[in-house]
Amino acid sequence: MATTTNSERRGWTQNPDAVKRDILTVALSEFAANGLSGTRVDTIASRTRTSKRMIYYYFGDKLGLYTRALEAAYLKVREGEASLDLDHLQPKEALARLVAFTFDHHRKNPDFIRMVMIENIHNAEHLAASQVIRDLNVAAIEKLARICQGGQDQGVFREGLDPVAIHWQISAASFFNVSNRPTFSSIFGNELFEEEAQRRIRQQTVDSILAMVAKPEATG
Amino acid sequence: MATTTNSERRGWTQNPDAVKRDILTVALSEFAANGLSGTRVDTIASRTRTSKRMIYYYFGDKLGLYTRALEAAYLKVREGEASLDLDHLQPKEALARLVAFTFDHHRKNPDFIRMVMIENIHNAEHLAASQVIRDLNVAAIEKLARICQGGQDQGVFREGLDPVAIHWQISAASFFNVSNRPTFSSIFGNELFEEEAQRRIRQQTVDSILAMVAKPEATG
DNA sequence: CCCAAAATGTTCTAACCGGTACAATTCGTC
DNA sequence: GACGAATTGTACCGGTTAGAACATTTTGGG
Repeated sequence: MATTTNSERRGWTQNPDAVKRDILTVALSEFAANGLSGTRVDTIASRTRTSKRMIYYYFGDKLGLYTRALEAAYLKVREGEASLDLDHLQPKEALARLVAFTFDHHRKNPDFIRMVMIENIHNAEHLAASQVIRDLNVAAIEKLARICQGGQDQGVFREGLDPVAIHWQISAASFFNVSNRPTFSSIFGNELFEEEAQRRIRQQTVDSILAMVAKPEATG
Repeated sequence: MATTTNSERRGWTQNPDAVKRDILTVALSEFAANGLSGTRVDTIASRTRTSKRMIYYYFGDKLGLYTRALEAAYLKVREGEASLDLDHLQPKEALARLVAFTFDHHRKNPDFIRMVMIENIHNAEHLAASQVIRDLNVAAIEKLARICQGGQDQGVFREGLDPVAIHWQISAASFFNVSNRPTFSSIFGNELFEEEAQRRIRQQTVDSILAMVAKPEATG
């Protein structure tokens, strides 16, 4: 071994944050792809610039890493949602935009969808432990609640709307569209998931939600 | 039960069909509960009246058993659907019944839902291999297609309806309602999943579908 | 009654996999 | 520049798990 100047060293460079981020990124992708029990810690480690040792050093155990990856998925997706500003729009337009955005956003974040699917398989027991995630989702509902309130104040939405129920409807369509694509297209073909059909479905979803919140007598 | 002449025997009674059924029932419940990689063959065996040996004897390997369990889940659920007779009803009433039935039926078959979720996590690669399942689902669509055709013939449904797209809408609501209950209720509470709220959601789903297929000008 | 094939019991194993022990290096700080 | 704490490298282990080997019993047919 030659005398080391700079580039060739016997040691290494410490960089805790980068290491954590590296691990978390790989972990998210692996867990999303293979599920909790389907994922191998060794596989995560090998895709990392660091080693298995560091996974256990920073995240304790496999479950700890999974939980943090789940949080990371939520954080990333909610971050994207924050970019949507609806406050200057009229209620109907705001709601339409929100629905269309959610539909598209879910499509663009399949890893997030898969993590939620996996959590549901596990009865949401790890999500339940995360206060971070609860806060993020409550924030999402508040945006919807403001729109509903605005629409009711202006008399264009019917009374007694339940923001959570509306969120349920929006999520059902947007989520299912991504989560069940494999089985659905395997059985019925891929047509429904090509661009034009997806636009139609999205529009249909928007229309359904708008019809749901509209005042019974007001058609316009 | 087979006739047992002697209760104390050195040997045993052969019963291939019962053994297969026993294994398959337990396997379905285990796979639905724990996923493909989360399920232990030994656990299945222990819940069975037979042994691990027989699992491999009849089903080859873990994947073979899983695939058969998946088929069994589809068969069971489609069997339940067959009990629904809509041919004597008017199109709108028939469609309303079909939607409400699907909604309830999914709720009553969480194991089936979970198997489909698991399949989707695995990108439907095992389902793709099963011709049985494809046939079953195509049959389900035909029922819906008949209703659509009837409604169009009578002029109460609009033209150009796509039965697969309608099936998508029905499934999205009915499926999501079961599949995402854990995460959803963990975040927003359990209210939406109590009986009365569920009735409301079901009605809302029925109404949405009916509105979707209705002729634009015809309100009645 | 006998025999081959089907069905079942019992025992074992090789690979895998989450996690750890132990050692070495780096870094902040005094 | 030394020292303790934080970080990283390397090698290993013990339990688990899918599956196989080998032995035995049952069953149906001639």
